[in-house]
Order: sequence, then C-alpha cells, then structure tokens
Amino acid sequence: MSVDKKEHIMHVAIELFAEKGFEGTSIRDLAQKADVNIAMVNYYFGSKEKLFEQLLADKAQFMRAKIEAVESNESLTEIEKLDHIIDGYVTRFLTQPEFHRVFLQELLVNQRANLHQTVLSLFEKNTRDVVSIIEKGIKKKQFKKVDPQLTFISIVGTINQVMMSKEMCNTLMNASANHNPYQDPKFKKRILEHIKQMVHAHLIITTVS
Amino acid sequence: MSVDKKEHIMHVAIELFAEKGFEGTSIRDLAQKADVNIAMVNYYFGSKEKLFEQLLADKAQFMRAKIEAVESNESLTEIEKLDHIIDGYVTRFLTQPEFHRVFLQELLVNQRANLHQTVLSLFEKNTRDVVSIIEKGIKKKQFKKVDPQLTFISIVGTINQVMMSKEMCNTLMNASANHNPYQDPKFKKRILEHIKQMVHAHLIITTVS
DNA sequence: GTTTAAATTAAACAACTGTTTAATTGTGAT
DNA sequence: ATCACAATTAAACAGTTGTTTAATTTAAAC
Repeated sequence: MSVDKKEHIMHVAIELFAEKGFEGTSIRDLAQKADVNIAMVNYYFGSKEKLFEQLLADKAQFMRAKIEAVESNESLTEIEKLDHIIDGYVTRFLTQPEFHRVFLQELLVNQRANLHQTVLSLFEKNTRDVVSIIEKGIKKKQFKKVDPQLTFISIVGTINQVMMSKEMCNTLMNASANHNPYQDPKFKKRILEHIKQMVHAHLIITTVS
Repeated sequence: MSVDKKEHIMHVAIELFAEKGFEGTSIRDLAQKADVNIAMVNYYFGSKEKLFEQLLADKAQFMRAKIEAVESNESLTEIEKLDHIIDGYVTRFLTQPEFHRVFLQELLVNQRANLHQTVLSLFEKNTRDVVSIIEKGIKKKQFKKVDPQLTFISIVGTINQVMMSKEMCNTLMNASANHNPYQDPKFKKRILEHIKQMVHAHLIITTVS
C-alpha cells in the first residue's frame, strides 16, 4: 500500500505544482487533493523541497534515455535522427504536459539554486547530443552552415511556447476553452509538421538543378 | 518624491518577481530591498496583486506599440516587416529581461486567472498582427504555404527559450557564470542572425533557375 | 496472542504571509 | 503660525506556511 500511496502523492504533486507553481502549492492543498494526512508528505519525502527534487530526478533520466538511443543509432541519417528526436520531444511533452510545466517553472524561477542547476545540466546534455548531430550533418555538407545550438533552442523553444498555456493553444486551434489540446491528435500532427518543415528548410541544402 | 518612490518600488518589484516569482516574493522582501516601510506597498498599490497588475499593464501597452507601427507601415515588404518585428522583439526583451521573465511566469502559472487572461489577450493581439503579415506574403506568393500561427510561435519561442535562464545562455556562449549575456552585443547579434536565417529559409520561396 | 515496527493521525509548533490600524512626521497653502 | 492632507512609521492583526510531535492504528512476524 505504501508504494502506491507514495506514487499517488507524487502524481497529485505534479498536477498541483504545474497548476499553481512550487511556492503557490501548500502541503495542505496537496494533502487534501491526494486525500492523505498533512504529515504524510514529510513522512515519505522528508520535506516539500525534497519531494520536488525527487519528482524532477525521477522523470529526468527517463527523458534522457530516448535521445541517447537515437544518437547512437548508426543506421539513421542525420536528418532522420533529428526527426526522431523531434517526434520524441513532442510526444513526451504532450503526454506529460503537467510535468513539463513544472520543469519550465524551475528553469524560469531561479530561487532554489540546486534544483535550477539540476534542470539546467539535464538540458545541456540534450543540447550537446543534438548539436553534435547537426555538426555532423554540416561536415557531411548535407546541412547548411547554421547555428547548431540556437537551432536546438528553436526546436525546444517552439514546443515550450506551445506548452506554456492551454488557453493559448485552444485559441490557436479555434477550440473551446474547456478543450484539452494536448490530447488532441490533430494538434500534435500540426505541431510536428510545422517544426519538421521549418527545421528541414533551415538545415537541408537545396541543390539547384 | 512620491512618484519617484512609487516607480522605485515597481522597479525593485520587477527584479524580485523575476528572480523569485510572484508567490516567492514577500512584501517584506520587497520593502527591505526597496528600503521602504512594509505598509508603503499597500498604501501605493492597494495590494500585492494590484502591484503586479500595474506592472503588467504599464509595460504591456509599450510592447504593443511597435508591432502596430510596423504592421501599418505600407512602405515595407512582408519580409521586411517580419525582420523589423524580430528586431523589435529581441531588442526589447534583451533590454528588459527581468520584466520579460515576470511575463513568462504569469503565462506559465495559471493561478491568478484574471492576470493570466490579461497576458494571454496581449499575446493574442501580437499573434494576429504577425499572422496577417505572413498570410499576405503567402497570398502574394512570396512566402511558402507555412503555418502562420506556429511560425510566430517559433519566433517568440526561440526568444523565450533564450530568456529563460541566464546560466543557459552563458554556457551557450562559453562565457563565465557571472557574465550577463543579455547585455552582450555579440549575443544579441547571434540570436538575431539565427532567427532571421531560419525564418527566411522557412518562408521565402527559392526560385529554381 | 503477543510483539515489533511501520503507517497514520490530530494537534501543536514557530515562523512567515498580506493587510490594516492608529499614531506620527512632513509639506505646502492660507 | 495654522490648517489640511499626504506620507511614513511601528505595531498588531488574522490567517497560512512547512514541519514536528506524540499518540494511535494497522499489519505482519513469531
């Protein structure tokens, strides 16, 4: 029963942190929504901040795995690797929009320095992987001489911008306010097509006939 | 003396909100850093939340002005208009990074519904203006058939991603940790060149000779 | 059935929150 | 000099915060 309960608390915590932020979420809010006693959070996690740390740590390594797998797959061309990574990013972020917003908040609010650093170093690892793919493409003269780091920033930035506000996405899709765009396959398709179209135009050299 | 003091409080508030978030900033923090009495914030602004509202409202209209000016300037081509808007965005955001982070936080944390809506409607106005420019370019067959909304999202998303963390920018530029990238003209130039290069490749039709 | 330890609870803790009050100081007009 | 009003202050307010305690319940082991 205890493991389930612990995970239940973590799940509710992600929702609340994503909605109200870390400071804006009280342990009493969390305890009430998770239907547990106030003391259980500190009993299981030690403190509110440690709960947050564990949330980030748990998901972070999961987010690393796919990129590393794609990067080391030698049977793929560089542009195919990028397309796979874009697919992976969009899919993961759309299936866990709440957590991803917690992630973004921690990157944005620089109050808890150690957490900020954790999130940052994770992002930098992903940046390095993608940059090395783009640089390979440039060396093979398949890609234009672009700015590899900022190209990755544009990919991630596009997705993050979309993740920022559900309401923004709904006006984007001409959907009603109560609609959940992150579960809408049309929305996912639209974002994927846009990013790939833009990245391809940005990277691939158009051979003049 | 009173107007100066009021603006002084607002200035310190932007810094603190950007650094610690709205919930993470206490009125006592603010009063201490601004070197005023705790009661002065409520005396001038009524409440902490109204102070925040005024911060947003004051800057918001300033951010609107340039886009409207560019959009109505008939002597510019569509791609020139976009370049001007990109210039304006980057310049404004780099000169006021603290405020912009406050802006992003409010978009991200959905706790104060009315503030969230204010920020959102402002963003939507800007989106509409830029989208109409891109659509004109498509109609004139100067632009490819892209997704106008998401193209704007990519422009803004790239800038926002860069604004998210000073530390991230420094590793991006191979700069030391105490460096302020937002005041570095090389950094600005690099971002501007990347965004324009990417947007041009994405939009402009390459005529096959 | 007793024992042992984990799980759970309500209550209390001290510190902090935004806000208000009531008293005091400062300033400009008459 | 006096009045009126704005500006400023320290203190107190009521409520919330994260955390801890000490008591109780639950559950498994022997």
